[in-house]
Amino acid sequence: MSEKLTARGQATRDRIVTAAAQLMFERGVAGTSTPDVRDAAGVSSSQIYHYFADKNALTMAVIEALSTFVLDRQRELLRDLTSVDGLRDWRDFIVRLQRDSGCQGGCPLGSLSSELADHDPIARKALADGFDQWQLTIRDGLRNLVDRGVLRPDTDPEYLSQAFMAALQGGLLLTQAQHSTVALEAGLTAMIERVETHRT
Amino acid sequence: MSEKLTARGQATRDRIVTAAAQLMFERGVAGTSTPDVRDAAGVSSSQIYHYFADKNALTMAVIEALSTFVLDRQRELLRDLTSVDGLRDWRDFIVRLQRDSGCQGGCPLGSLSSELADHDPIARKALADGFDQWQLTIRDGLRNLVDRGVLRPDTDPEYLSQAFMAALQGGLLLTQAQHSTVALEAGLTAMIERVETHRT
DNA sequence: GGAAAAATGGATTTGACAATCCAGTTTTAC
DNA sequence: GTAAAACTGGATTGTCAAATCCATTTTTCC
Repeated sequence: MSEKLTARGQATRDRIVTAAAQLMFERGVAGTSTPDVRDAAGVSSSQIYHYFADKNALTMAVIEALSTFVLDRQRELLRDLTSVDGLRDWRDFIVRLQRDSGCQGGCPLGSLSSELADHDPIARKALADGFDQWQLTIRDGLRNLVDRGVLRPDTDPEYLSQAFMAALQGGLLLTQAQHSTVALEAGLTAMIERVETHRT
Repeated sequence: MSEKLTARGQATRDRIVTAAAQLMFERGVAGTSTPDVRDAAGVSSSQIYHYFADKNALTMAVIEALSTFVLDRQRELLRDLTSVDGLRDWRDFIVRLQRDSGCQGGCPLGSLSSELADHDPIARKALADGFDQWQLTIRDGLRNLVDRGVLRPDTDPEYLSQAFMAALQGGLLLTQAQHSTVALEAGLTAMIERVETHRT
């Protein structure tokens, strides 16, 4: 973990994590073998075990990478939210992303969660942290709307953001299972309508 | 598939499916080996391959079994819905179920979906069918409320039931990841409040 | 009651996977 | 420039899983 890394070493490590993240997202952790990662990253077996203690450690690095990847793409849309229409833009962005990927994959964090949560406590914690950050981003977006007077002061951003997360994750899961964004759109739209009952 | 089954054969087959369903729900499909199933069901290796062509066929039987298991427990609560409070009872039932299981496991269909949807088209279809049935059950419950005059005629049960499914599945996923039913309760409660905007 | 079909037990084969080893090369830092 | 540390390549080992085989027992049904 704390050994020195040369520029080349860092690059190799990054290539491994990137390849592993891609594969684990597509096929799941169990469905991704270290030989798969080795080939995809263009490294040799020993490289993987030079940079990571075992497959578990690699998986944790992948969770880390996927968490920041997912959040970075949304923070801009949710920060500086100035109207309820901003929520609709965010919804449309997510729906488009799913359509563009052929309704496959679902949510990187969601997929790994249902695979790892029950039997890997450390991974579960890391994934829960990812979800927390996501929910806080939504909450702050809603708070923004309250501060700006778009929503009434009796609005509960904490509660509503939790509800948004549920609709979002479920929508993504169902998109993957049904090859259709109907449930995702319905879930997010209904939540937005729920928020609108607090409009000034 | 269509060979004759004696009473004993049927019982053995059932034992295999039940054991496999339990294990696959707990550890995922990839995390469940046929030796695991063999031991849990108390049969020999050849039995499994006597009743199922391969692990894939067994997995399909498990999906079937889990689908009916999940739906049977909810149909009573959603059929004969006479008030919005009935939806709250349904929500409380689901939340209690999750709490009783220590917030583990999530939804059997949801777990299998995120694992299988992307690389097993046949399993994906079977799981999508399970979700469809579930959604239709909710839709019919809402229709019931419209027919009884509890909800206004402009209510769209199809749309709202899709949204319910999203909140439900996401809530179950997050329960598993966060070891807390907060998001599940928030998602379902917000949806119920959304439905209440259609009250007469 | 006896032949055919169904069911069972367990050993066995084949392949893939996680992880290790060791020998060689490149980079760093003094 | 040279020694130590970092990095790389690929062969190798031990384990476990999916699936098959074959020999034996039990049930069915006429």
